Amino acid sequence: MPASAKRLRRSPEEARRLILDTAQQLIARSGPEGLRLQEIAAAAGISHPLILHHFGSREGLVRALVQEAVDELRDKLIATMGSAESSLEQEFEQVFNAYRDGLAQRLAWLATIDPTGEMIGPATIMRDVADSLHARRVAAAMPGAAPDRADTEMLVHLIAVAAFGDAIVGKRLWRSAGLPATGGPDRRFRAWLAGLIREHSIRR
Amino acid sequence: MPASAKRLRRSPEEARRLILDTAQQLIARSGPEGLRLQEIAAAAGISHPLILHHFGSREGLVRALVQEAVDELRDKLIATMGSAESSLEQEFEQVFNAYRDGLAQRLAWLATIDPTGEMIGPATIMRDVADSLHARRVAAAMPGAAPDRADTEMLVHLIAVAAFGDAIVGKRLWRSAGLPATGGPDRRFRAWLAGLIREHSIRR
DNA sequence: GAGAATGTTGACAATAATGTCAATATAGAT
DNA sequence: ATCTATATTGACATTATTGTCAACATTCTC
Repeated sequence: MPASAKRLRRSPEEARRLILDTAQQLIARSGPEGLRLQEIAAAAGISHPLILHHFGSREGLVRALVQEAVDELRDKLIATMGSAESSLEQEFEQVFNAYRDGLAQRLAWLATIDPTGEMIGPATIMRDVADSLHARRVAAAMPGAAPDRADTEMLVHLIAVAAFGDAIVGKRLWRSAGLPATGGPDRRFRAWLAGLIREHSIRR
Repeated sequence: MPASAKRLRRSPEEARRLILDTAQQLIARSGPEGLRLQEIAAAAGISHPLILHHFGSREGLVRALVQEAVDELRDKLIATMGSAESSLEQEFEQVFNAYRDGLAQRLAWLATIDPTGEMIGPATIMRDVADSLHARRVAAAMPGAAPDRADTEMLVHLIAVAAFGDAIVGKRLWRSAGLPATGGPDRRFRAWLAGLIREHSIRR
């Protein structure tokens, strides 16, 4: 009967990673209602007290998930918007892709369980991103026609909120517009937005 | 002891309204984790079986809430984007304001509990909105320089996703940029975006 | 190989959540 | 005023979920 009688003993880091990964998949798939210790344990092939052992409580697990989502978002935004060599279209693809695989779902979940935003620490995500992007814009601008900092901040904000909103409700909206949810409109939208911003950058 | 011995007997419509309103407030305040029949009942001053009586099950209540959020979004978008007489800035304020008072929270919650979007029926929200906006743009355009339909669709999509994303993560992002969450940047952002779109409309 | 440290689990406790049901109360009709 | 329909509720059943704990197993050290 004991087909796998051997019980697996992981390092604490491995165990935490396994639990977090499994929980993230569940959140992305079935939403916060699917975040039960038993379900996570079943999906991860472990027993549910193990989660309590590594995270103390369900609350502790949630905190870890939130922290991870925030860190992931910051890293991806900085990595894409900060890299100096790439076209606007390429960057857009990267930013929008960053929300794939459930990150946007997890952020939406974060937003619902923490409407006031008090769970996330005093991160400086957008300032870091705006810093690096602004440096690029100044370097690329014609001499004497440097874009002002506020404009860059607005730009960063637009890209961030548009990409986020698109990741969550985009497919639904395309469908409700009578268009296919993927393949056509979503890609054309990114190209269109890139064009819009390029026009703006050239103009000023 | 029976201070209010009289028990209140509402019409089914009133009862459903009371329950839905209370549930919406709870969702906006404490997220989907706060959506328990007992809590709703306590907040509404009724007993929890009454909710089951009017909605059949918790699932039925959730469905009603989702439907209501979708309808509300459609109505508000059409009401604002469709009205012919108003400046772009005014419209923006209205669209962004439409997400206030918890509608965005409820939509985010919807997105998390229903990632695939199968709970909402085959609504044609965005097509209706794009229709009315496109008619306005054509009417306002110079003769011979009519904007094409695809451009209007992209525009509608941008406004919808940006306003949605801004409603959910906007405050957080401004804070993480080292700026005050309300009052300054958020209003300036809407004005900036209106300007961006105006440039675009004039250009083509 | 013996032993320590600790990752891991099954069984159990306590609580809470949804759902059922018979009984009660209230508004409207006759 | 009586009757009817049904909105409403208290008590209960059922199930599920978080959390506790002692016992077990595995890896590492000596």
